[in-house]
Amino acid sequence: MAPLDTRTQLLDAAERLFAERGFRGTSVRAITDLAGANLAAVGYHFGSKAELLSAVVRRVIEPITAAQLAGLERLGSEPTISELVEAFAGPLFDEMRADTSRLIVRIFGDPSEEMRDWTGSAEEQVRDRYRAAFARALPDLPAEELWFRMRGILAVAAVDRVDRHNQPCTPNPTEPARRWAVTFLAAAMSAPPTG
Amino acid sequence: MAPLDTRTQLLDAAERLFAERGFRGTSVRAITDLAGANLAAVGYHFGSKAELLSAVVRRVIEPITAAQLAGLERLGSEPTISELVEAFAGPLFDEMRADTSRLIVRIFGDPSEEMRDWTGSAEEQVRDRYRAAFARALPDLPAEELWFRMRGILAVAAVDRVDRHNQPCTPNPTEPARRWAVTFLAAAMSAPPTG
DNA sequence: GTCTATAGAACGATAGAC
DNA sequence: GTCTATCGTTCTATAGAC
Repeated sequence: MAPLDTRTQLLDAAERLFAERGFRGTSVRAITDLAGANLAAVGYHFGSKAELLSAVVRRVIEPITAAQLAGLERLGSEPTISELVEAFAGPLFDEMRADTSRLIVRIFGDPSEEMRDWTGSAEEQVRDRYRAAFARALPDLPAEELWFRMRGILAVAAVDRVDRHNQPCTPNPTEPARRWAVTFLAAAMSAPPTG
Repeated sequence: MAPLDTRTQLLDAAERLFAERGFRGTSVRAITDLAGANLAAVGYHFGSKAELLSAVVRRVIEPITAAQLAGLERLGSEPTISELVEAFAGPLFDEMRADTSRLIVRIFGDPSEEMRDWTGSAEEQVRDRYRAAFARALPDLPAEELWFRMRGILAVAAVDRVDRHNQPCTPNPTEPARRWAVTFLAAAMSAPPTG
């Protein structure tokens, strides 16, 4: 029962509060209180509130991109659309608690400096590799429309987990939403080009 | 060139700033400055900053739900999936500037009191009527999965308009995204049940 | 590493003159 | 309806003792 180190407690508290109340709606005091730490601890461990946010986002995104990359490498050389959707969207359900998806949606909708400061080059690379794989599987689809559709995958996976209940933190029960999403998105990706 | 009344100027300024910077990230001072009004004008015309937000959201949502309802009533008694998608998702493109969709995404992701205070019973009714119409067109789809898919429509329509460029306020050029969305979503809605 | 104390700035709201 | 002036609160960041 040894308590986690202060740094981790701060990350946990901040992840939860940033998701629930947003960055500007969360005070450093609320974070340190929930973490059982002192007000000055954020400054000591992270430098500023904004850098704490960056650390939180990186910690959330990292396992997702890692799982997406591993899933892509596990596929054969000519994967089906459904397999690609499963490998790309699945980790958004498996590696992210439902309450954390709120944080992702908030980042989506926020163009401000602090929310974009976590320099995610890793998930840009993953996205580009999936884009290339989808392009091979859908040779007739123009690049722009493909890009639209990939952003549709992210939108459905992120937003559809947010509202169901307002508070609970169930990690991953059987999660029918995950299977519904794959059905929904595989059909959507397989549609013929709009032309 | 008569200037609009202060109330409207405040609504315009608040709509833009709430979308760009969020509710908590926008000060009353920033709104009144942009509107060319006095700091006290928000209190006089709306009572408080939170009630100004409610008025902004109602003004954004109203034409969307009205167009969705009109579109539904224009359809025959046995519409196709594609027609239903067009009627439901189309107004999200036609009646909403791309920069305003940011505000919708922020509301999606924010469970706080102020962001839910605009008592939207009108768009709940519209949603329920579309849900019934989709249920008739998709008799084998369980109600829960149908609900998941309808939230998918909202997710794609709202999120997919946010990121393309960061700033511009182009109202509606030819907007290929609208047609891509209907293709994408009609295929997704038509998928057989996950079972 | 952890704490107290506080500086310094910004905020929402409102009273009251015009 | 519009304005000025200001109250009381809350915020982040940090200096400095332990």
